[in-house]
Amino acid sequence: MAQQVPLDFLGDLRRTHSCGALRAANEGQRVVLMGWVYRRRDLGGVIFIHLRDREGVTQVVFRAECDGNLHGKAEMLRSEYVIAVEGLVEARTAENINPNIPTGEVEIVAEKMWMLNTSETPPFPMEEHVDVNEDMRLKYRYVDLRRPHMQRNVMLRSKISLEVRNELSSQGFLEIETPFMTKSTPEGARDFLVPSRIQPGNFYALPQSPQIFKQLLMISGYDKYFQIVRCFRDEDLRADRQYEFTQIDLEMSFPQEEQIFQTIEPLLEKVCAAAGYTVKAPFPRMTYAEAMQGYGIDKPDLRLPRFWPVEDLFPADAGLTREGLPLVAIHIPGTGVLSRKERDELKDYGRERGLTVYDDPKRLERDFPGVIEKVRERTGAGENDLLLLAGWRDEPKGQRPEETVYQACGQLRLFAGQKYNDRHKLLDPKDFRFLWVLDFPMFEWNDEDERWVAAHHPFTSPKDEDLEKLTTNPARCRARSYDIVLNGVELGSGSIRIHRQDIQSQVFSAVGFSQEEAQARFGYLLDALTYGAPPHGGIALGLDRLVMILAGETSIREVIPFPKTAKGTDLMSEAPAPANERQLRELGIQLRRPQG
RNA sequence: GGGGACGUAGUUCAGUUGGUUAGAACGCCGGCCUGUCACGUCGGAGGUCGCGGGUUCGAGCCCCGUCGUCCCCGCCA
Repeated sequence: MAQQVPLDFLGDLRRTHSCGALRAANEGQRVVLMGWVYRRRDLGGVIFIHLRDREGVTQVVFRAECDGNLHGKAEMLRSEYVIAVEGLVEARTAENINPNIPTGEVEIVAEKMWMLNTSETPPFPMEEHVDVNEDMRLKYRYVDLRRPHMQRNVMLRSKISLEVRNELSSQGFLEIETPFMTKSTPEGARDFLVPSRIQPGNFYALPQSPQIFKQLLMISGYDKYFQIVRCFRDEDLRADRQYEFTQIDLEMSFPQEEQIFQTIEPLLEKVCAAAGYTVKAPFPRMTYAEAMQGYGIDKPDLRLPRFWPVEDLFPADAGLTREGLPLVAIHIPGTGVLSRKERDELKDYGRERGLTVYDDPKRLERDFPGVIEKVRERTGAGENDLLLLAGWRDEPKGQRPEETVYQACGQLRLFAGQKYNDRHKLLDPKDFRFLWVLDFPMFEWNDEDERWVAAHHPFTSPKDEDLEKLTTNPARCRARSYDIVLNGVELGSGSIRIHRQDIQSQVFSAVGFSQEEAQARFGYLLDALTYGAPPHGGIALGLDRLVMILAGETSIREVIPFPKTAKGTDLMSEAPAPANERQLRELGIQLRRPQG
């Protein structure tokens, strides 16, 4: 228990400044500060405390010689006590200036102090330099959020949201809300369901995104909509995935892709500027096919160089890869000479993914004289760089077999890049490399269900010239979709939508919905498309991921005030929790007991 | 659903081949200290070694199970 300390009332006392505001220019002013006791240094006759609020830290000094009663009261102060202090701003002498804090030129000589509240000893240190296990931080999140590190992240998030609203509003976008209690959509992620009390047995679903509603808003004539909106997906959690996450969602009428890019690029310029970084539009662009052929992934990290197909440089019968499949040269700069063990690790990693990895260019040079020189020329790999060749070992796999090879090579490239990042600083987190990826395929093959599923979502328009491939060759049908990628992270995803009912029906049927099914699931959208739906399209950016990267974090939990654990638990409130019998009865729900 | 890492004082960690009374730092409590700013100094308290079972003369350490946190795969239209 905290010691018994007589508390004071706040009354009509007001702050004059924040704890981060005072400078030498304020010398001599009478001020009132309020905040938390960050650190206390009791030197006997004089007590220093650092008083903290979200704006910063200011030193307050209590001198016994000036006021014995006040000094005695200050002796009771402990970490995280909440106090108000009135006193005079005094300039510190040159040797006493603290260069580590912005208010370090001054201190407050306390004349009055109000003890507003005590605090238990915090469950973990408030200091920034101390790492604490995440479960402790989440259990006492209200304390963790008080630490300067989290306060910076939360404030940065607010700043970025404000910047988004300002920029989009100034571009003529309207902020419009859409419902959270809506209808379950098939495909996509698992929905969170909300039972209806008035209609037992019926359920609302929380939106995985406001997709259909924003399309309906376009049909309703609200050109240029945006929303900073919570989305819900019941899938397993990760460092960059939570059940609830926030999208910067927008949609416009009559756009070409170009207009979406021209909306987002200045937005991201402004957002980065708000975080203190300069990025320059236009961002580079590449097609999905180029991304796969150069990086083996649809979200290339441009901080590492691309890989290159090089099978054409070798004799046709070289046998380094399966016939008809690519041989890939992977180049990681500046790694220097790797040990036997390190190279074996790379080979093993590739082998587990179906690749045969050739890690020794000299040996290949012996078997195929002159070829490595050409490979180095194509890749730009120097003598001090890592150069790996990778071919496919097994039977060709998948509907787009060359893609399977590129994907494995892409994983190997990232594995190697990240592995040597620490040593060689290949991946600077403050080197922001935005990228547009265009022309995704319309469909991906789902092995489990043995059918095509929409790669983006089933409202994405096929490219005009690929329209007939919807039925004839779905594997090669391209979509008018685009992703914005930042340093290997998918930041956002969008598309030009289908605005014609006939095409929408074709797409539903391509992903295996019967007419009746499509009507039951999306009848209202199909109907709406018949009432004058304009061409429209948009995009949604993951706000959590954006803030995460700009804050230099590697988990979105660091930029979400109250996140859940990997098992979906809130360690503070202990949600989820059982519903009581009365709640269940009202909802008409009977629990199915686990077997046994 | 699968793989991996971790769990010891309030916190962060160490703990040898299985062997005496489980340690350190920070924090906390008390004393001293009038210029500190991660104050200093002297002293003190603080442990269900996540939980349950097993092996053993003996378990923080070995085995089985279980719970929790983190990372990855699957999953994420």
